[in-house]
Amino acid sequence: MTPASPTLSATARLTHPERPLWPAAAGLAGPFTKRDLANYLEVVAPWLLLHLRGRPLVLTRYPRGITGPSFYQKNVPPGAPGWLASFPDRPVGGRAVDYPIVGDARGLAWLAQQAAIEFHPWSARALDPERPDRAMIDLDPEPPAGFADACAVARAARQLLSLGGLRLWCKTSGATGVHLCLPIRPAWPHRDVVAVVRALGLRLAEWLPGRVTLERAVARRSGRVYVDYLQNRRGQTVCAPYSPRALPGAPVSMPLAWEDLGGDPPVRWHLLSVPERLRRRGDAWADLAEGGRQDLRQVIRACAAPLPDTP
DNA sequence: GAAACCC
DNA sequence: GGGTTTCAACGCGGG
DNA sequence: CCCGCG
Ligand SMILES: [Mn+2]
Ligand SMILES: [Mn+2]
Repeated sequence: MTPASPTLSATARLTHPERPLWPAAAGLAGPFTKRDLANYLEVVAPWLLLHLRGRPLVLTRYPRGITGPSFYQKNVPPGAPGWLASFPDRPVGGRAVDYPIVGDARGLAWLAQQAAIEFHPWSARALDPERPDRAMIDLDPEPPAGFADACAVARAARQLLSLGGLRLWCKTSGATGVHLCLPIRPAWPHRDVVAVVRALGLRLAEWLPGRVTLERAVARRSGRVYVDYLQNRRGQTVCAPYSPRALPGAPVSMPLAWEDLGGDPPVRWHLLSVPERLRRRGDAWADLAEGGRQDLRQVIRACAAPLPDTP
């Protein structure tokens, strides 16, 4: 047998392409196979890679599909291709980790082969790892609060931050929550971002009494929307824009224009529908880079401003 | 999914 | 050779 | 101090 052609990069091979990663689920899109995942990643690559490139990456992998065993992966696994970039992190007093960094379509193909389903990039770049260039505001509704409540809190956050002249971008988490992105000048350490997002959460709780909580303990959240400000700590992450989720129906964390947030349930955005939407309407976060590099301190100003009428 | 580990 | 294990883990809020 | 949490 002749050896594989070196022009067909061995790393692009996809084994078990028909393996169902998302089994059929009643009333939802799918089933979706490993090949579906690879195809999806190939199509959304130009937009997804914008948020992976240069950032340490944490993966969640499901080699036998979302109903099978799973694991997080921080380190570049042994046997990974030599061209894969990485970020060696040796935090003082912590265990050393060598995070993968995916920056091109060939990296995405490798992720599909690895059955890596969820992509969790750092909010800081590897070249400036101590200073995040975005604050992520993770809104987790605690039942009976749901997606609509998270959207309402998201819009309130947008209005509040506008008092400081700040622009905010939104996406579905893919589950029932919402993720907000505040691009900032990378000038403050992670702990400052935590403190500022906490202050924002406290102000939201003031503005929307009984609808917002900062309580860590689930039992004490009592049907409110949890502002998970601690997700901004060093090494903590939320899933990337356009990352698939390991949930029935293969939902995707979907960036949306503010006018569209809440117009559809989160499962509306999945492995098949997102590429079509991107082709027709483009990327709702296309202007994030140009609106970026905002001043984190303006959040404090916004929170000190008089509260508008309750939205 | 793939390697390291163990008998 | 083949079955099994590993693949993150800590800082912190709050009682 | 211990537990829960992500
Ligand atoms: Mn969330
Ligand atoms: Mn969360």
